[in-house]
Amino acid sequence: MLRLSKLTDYATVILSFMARDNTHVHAAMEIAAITGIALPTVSKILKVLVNAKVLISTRGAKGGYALARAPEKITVAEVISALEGPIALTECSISLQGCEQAAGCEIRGNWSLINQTIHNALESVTLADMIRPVRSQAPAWEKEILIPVASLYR
Amino acid sequence: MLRLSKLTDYATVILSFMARDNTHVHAAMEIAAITGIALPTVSKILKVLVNAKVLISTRGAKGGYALARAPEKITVAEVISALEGPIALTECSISLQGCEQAAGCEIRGNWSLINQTIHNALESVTLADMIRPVRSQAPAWEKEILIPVASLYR
DNA sequence: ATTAAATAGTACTAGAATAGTCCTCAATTA
DNA sequence: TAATTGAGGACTATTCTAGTACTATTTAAT
Ligand code: FES
Ligand code: FES
Repeated sequence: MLRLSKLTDYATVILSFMARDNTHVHAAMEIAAITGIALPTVSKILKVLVNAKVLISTRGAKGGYALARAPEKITVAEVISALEGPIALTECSISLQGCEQAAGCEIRGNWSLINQTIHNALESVTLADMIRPVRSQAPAWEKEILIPVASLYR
Repeated sequence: MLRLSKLTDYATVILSFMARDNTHVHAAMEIAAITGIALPTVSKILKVLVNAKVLISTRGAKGGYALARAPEKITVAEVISALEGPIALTECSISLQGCEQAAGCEIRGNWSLINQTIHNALESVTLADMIRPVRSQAPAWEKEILIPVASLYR
């Protein structure tokens, strides 16, 4: 299904809330209450995001979490790879170990191109974009999207 | 990790072999032998691909599998969704059931844009592209990729 | 100093999804 | 009719994910 994990989905919900109210730190409990996600789960996600340098934490009473950078500087790609590891469609994109085909595999390079493309797409969207309301009926949507990988071949 | 399942990876390996030798039908056993994937697994994948109308099968002695269309007409997106179901990063892209946030969720629409972008990327690559050798040092690669989603906002 | 509030880190459990195998039935060819 | 090959489904084992719990550490307020 090529899907993100639930935790990643939660993370974007949490982060967009934080991006909207970026004036003070938020305690894990507060975030849990507002988003409706269970506290231990919220807590887990926040810790991961701190490690990934997406958030900054302050310990102790009155402590909490805040965005490490402006929402414009935090990309969706970062968030995803924080929670799920590197963005790599196939095993071989990460390491060639474990791929029996590796030796004579012609298609590996092509996967990595596709991978790049998706990565670029995800990197071009920031938290600031995510909290913006979607334009209804994006005009000429179909035409705005350049067919990306194929152009390298044709 | 935003990764494809192993079975999908196998499927592309199998299909690219079949695309390279598209002159006659291939029995499951033959494919297993050549690709090195275990027969029952190959068999399972082939059946799924037949159901998805990517392959056509012939039963009986001298039977086997063949591409349903020319390699140029089979997209990577098709193959992926055959094996993993619809391409949808988040649950909400498929059904809104099961998403607690649905009511006041601002970010849903944005995910679906991102999703579209990825889908388009995958649809633009065909089997024929996959079996072509990668151009070494794709020229001006960085510039060829249009920043896709963000352009809708900015 | 003491206490309370908050995160850090890690370990664990239960459940779900994936990968892989096997068996029986149907169709085609020789 | 016998041999070959796919169709379809059931089943198992393993891995991954989601969620929870517990202890230690840090800071602020009293
Ligand atoms: S290198 Fe892994 S499938 Fe080709
Ligand atoms: S609708 Fe599901 S996260 Fe917004």
